[in-house]
Amino acid sequence: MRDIDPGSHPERKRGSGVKMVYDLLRDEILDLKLAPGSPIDEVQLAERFKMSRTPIREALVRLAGDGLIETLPNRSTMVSNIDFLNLSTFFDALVLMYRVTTRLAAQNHRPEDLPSIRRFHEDYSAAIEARDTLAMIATNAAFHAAIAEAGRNPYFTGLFRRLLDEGRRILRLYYQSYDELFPRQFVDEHAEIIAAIEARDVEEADRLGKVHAEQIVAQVQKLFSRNGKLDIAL
Amino acid sequence: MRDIDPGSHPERKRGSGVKMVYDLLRDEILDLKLAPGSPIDEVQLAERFKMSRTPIREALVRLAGDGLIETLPNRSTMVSNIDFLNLSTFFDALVLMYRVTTRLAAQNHRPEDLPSIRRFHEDYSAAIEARDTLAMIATNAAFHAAIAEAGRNPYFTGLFRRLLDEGRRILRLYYQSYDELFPRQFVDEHAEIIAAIEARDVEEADRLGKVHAEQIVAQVQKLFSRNGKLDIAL
DNA sequence: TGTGTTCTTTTTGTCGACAAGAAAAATACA
DNA sequence: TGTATTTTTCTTGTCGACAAAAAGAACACA
Repeated sequence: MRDIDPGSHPERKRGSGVKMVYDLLRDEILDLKLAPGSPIDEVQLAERFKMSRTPIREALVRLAGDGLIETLPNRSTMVSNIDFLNLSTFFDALVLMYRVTTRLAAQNHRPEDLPSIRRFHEDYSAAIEARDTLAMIATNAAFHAAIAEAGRNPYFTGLFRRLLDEGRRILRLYYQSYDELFPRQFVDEHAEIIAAIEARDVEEADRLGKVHAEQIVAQVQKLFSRNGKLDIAL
Repeated sequence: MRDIDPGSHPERKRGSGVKMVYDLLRDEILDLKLAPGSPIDEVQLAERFKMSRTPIREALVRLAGDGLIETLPNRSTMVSNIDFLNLSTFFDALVLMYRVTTRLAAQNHRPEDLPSIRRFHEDYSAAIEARDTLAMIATNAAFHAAIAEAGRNPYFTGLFRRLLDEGRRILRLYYQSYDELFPRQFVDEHAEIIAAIEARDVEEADRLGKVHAEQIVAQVQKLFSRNGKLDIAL
């Protein structure tokens, strides 16, 4: 026989709390719902999620490991700033990882990888139709992350995910002022990339990845030059 | 006026505990003093370091973020295994990062970067003279990490450090059975690399980085084929 | 008014204790 | 003896409370 205690309301499984807090804060940071530099209060989060500070703290430690928040010892913890001064290093890494992951996907993908890649491709297309900026950014990142997974090199995938994350924040920043920036052209390029991967045309995949990446970088840099004030704004 | 409580013995500054545990465990894992797959007990560590489980736990979360340990929910946590089946993905990433970081160092280094690079170069040379295996592995990694720093791309540096860490474990494994493996030749190659960086010869640095990396990979792979049993041994 | 010092407040870091889960041990039963 | 079930044990995940740092407020004094 088993006694049931109706008094206590855990309401959630033991260990799911950390992941929930981590995922939610992560999304809020990447969607700029939490502005770079804004403070993070443990007690406040504990109240919000109705749990003690311990699991909150663990989620924060993990976010710090991802570089999404920064902790000053004994003092406040805050959302990491976007480093506008070193954007070129970010672009360098991004372009290389676009190339490498697309190339490896053409080389190493398995048939079962393609459906999920295609699905994100369609999601991205739908987001553009719907003019849903946040969805566009997120599905674009998911599309390329799926390609990277098909490449089956966890080291590259790890770095690439991190770069795509940072890219989400940067793109979100510019989309606030400019609309219709991701042209439909990107949808076609995505289709070309899928075709090259499926055909296992490694060199073509590499080339397309490079072109695609450089086009995105050029877009963002163009916006940069249009209103150079932005790097001071945040 | 201030009362002094002679009873409590903190014996260490507030917040230094986590870093100490993290650094120590990290070194023990990378030097294979903690074997891959061996269990990690929080309570045991708490006793060993004379602190509560909370800071121990934080250090473990960070190590898990680095991929050095793995945690099964509600169950044990253990030192990450070395993935011998996917060594080729590791080598792919390692070679590319050797190339990229050396190339960027030739491009972006500042005069003040060279002294520390040279120092690690000498340390490495001294470690070979002294036949100190652990020191050879560690200083070699430090040498290339310093070059990567001079390249000034934190994204590449981050991935490269992770790869060099993993490399420390793999090399340590082979050095247990084979001596005099890192030939003196590597010292000369390091010197060539330094020269190319200092001359800002980007293409040459790239080429040397690639050759150097592929030589190391070939060495390890040769050992692999000699005694193919090792991948089952651990 | 300006400056240096002491108190107060706020937030983090650490602790000991307890409860939930899962494996291991013990037990019941055929 | 072999298998299913209960009990025990052991480890982790979570909690509430307290202590240490650092910032800010209040105060003294020139």
